[in-house]
Amino acid sequence: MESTRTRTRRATINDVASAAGLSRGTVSRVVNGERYVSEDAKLAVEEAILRVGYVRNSVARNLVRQKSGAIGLIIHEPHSLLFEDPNIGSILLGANAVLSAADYQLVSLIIDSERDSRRVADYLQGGLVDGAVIVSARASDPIALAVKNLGVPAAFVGHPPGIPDIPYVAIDNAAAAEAITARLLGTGRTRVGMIACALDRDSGQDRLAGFKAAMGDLFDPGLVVEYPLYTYGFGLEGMQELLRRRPDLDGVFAASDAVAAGAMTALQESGRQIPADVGIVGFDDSSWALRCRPQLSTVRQPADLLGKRAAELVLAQIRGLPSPAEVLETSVMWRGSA
Amino acid sequence: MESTRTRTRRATINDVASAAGLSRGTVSRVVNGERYVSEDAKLAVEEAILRVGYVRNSVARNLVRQKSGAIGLIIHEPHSLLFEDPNIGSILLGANAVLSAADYQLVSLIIDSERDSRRVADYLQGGLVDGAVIVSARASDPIALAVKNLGVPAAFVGHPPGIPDIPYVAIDNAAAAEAITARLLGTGRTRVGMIACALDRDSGQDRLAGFKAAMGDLFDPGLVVEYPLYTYGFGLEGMQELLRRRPDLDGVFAASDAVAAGAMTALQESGRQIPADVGIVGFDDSSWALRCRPQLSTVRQPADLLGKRAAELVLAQIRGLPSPAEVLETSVMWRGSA
DNA sequence: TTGTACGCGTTATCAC
DNA sequence: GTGATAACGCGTACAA
Repeated sequence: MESTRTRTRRATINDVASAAGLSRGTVSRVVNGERYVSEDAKLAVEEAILRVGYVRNSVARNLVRQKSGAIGLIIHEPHSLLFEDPNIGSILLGANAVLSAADYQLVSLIIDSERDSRRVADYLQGGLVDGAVIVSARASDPIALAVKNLGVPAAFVGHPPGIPDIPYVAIDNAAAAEAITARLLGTGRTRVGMIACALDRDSGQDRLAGFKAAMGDLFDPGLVVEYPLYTYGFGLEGMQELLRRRPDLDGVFAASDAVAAGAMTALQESGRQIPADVGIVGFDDSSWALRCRPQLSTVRQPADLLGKRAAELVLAQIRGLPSPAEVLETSVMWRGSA
Repeated sequence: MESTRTRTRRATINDVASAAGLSRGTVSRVVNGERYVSEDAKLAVEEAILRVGYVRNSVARNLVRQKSGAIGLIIHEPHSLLFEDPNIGSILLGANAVLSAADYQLVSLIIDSERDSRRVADYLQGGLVDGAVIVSARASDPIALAVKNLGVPAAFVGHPPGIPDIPYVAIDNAAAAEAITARLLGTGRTRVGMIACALDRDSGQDRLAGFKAAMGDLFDPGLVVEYPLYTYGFGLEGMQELLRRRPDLDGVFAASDAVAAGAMTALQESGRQIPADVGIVGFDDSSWALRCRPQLSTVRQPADLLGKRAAELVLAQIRGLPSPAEVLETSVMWRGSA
């Protein structure tokens, strides 16, 4: 019955050592693949490891090494990010790719409540990760401030307004919005509106600003409708509202592809032809763009690069290298919708 | 210059103790909110904590407590899961909600390469998590086996074929597919095909099986096209192929809503009316379903519940309770597409 | 090349 | 109520 008493205890290095008739030090060396171990010792240890079923305790290892080999990725506002943002998947995979290559483990943490927020902050502070990338922090995000005050190496995807001196990687939403609006105007439209979304985020603000800049004298505040989220539903609703205000509208800039898709549905249900009657452009070049009929003219943003560069920024800080903020290039994808 | 020498060292409990003129034990007690601490001591400790800037080292804490308070969620095949599966977001949030309520930290781990696979396995084995939920393991998944052999409390979302005695939570894909196909047949269709996908997964296999069962004598193997992924693109392609094979087709079961959306595009481009000429049904009741014109009749599956129950299954194991496999109910959402 | 001993920062169990 | 002290499992100088 004694054997059952110890059935749950995990084997430690000590167990391996005595099973192999060697010392802990030697076992540790072969486990970590270090030099200065005789072939005999190595074989004996490996055999003993198998025999006692040893697996390394990373917690103890991390404690003594004073590092975890993990990088946290914080998903804030998970509802809009997970359900409406077409980029999050690419960001995750991009970050994972560079971290994996550097032998770091990416761990994604969701903040979906105040409780989550505290727990995640503890997680980051507790030494469980060596750094963090924060996705989609909005203005004066409490987690953003926490991370900054804590001194954990971190980088933001997107530029959180109001938090100075924080490394980030972003695109120039304003410039991109201005570029595609200008292109739309270039097709001869004069009465163009915008379906603006997420004005509490830098992306939303900047896209609107870019639109204004491109419109110049043509800008009419009455032709801008505002919604909280980048969704298909708000695109549909926004377009209907715009048509109500200005039936002879001949162009529209939707703040995202999903929004544009909703707007196209509204346009088509109202009997209008795209792009003959009204031209429409979006933002993201997500999978929505190719599904529309006609296909959507939009702004392409390098989502996977956002993740990659953010991860690189964190690694740079860990290594004591400079980690300057970075603005990635976007490009206009011109297709049939305008 | 001495002050700069120590600038990076974190404050420990010892630092707090000496700053407060008390012992480590007392400091530990107030940090953990235990009883048997005098009001004076509590105040002194709290002041000292602020003064020296102490934050708890969770790694050391986890080592002595022999648990981490974290549950891993493994995202396998991240490309199809993050880009094509409408359910992953709900699963994540569902799992996070129940774990958060139980004061556990959900950490999501992506496996996107052989290297990732090994690193994640180490992560799970190393004591960094107390349990794991695995999403979308396919047949004889190496990670699935690893988890099982390792003895970490775990639960699967979806039923991995070929791995016995593993707790899982799933839906009955076959029964649901049979139900909605039967409903489609009930509208008087006789020449109905299927766009089947992901036959290397249990979901793909079972949906096809359910379709067959419902069709009975009407089943024609020539009216089933097969594709690797549940995507819009394959839906488009599959529908075109089906129409080529059988121009007078009057019904189709698409293996997912995204597939159905693609198929509807193909149908409409071919000049056919939905549902007059051909009726179509999908699977998932994802956001696709309401975006289609007409709206899609489909199978609703409780994605958030999948995440919740899986998390509960893991917690049950940690607490030594039974964790029986569970099959969740689905329902048919009947709308305008058939 | 191998073994020894100490330290990583906490918590838990004792006496006091 | 409080303060020593022994774990927790591992890495690593240092000695041998």
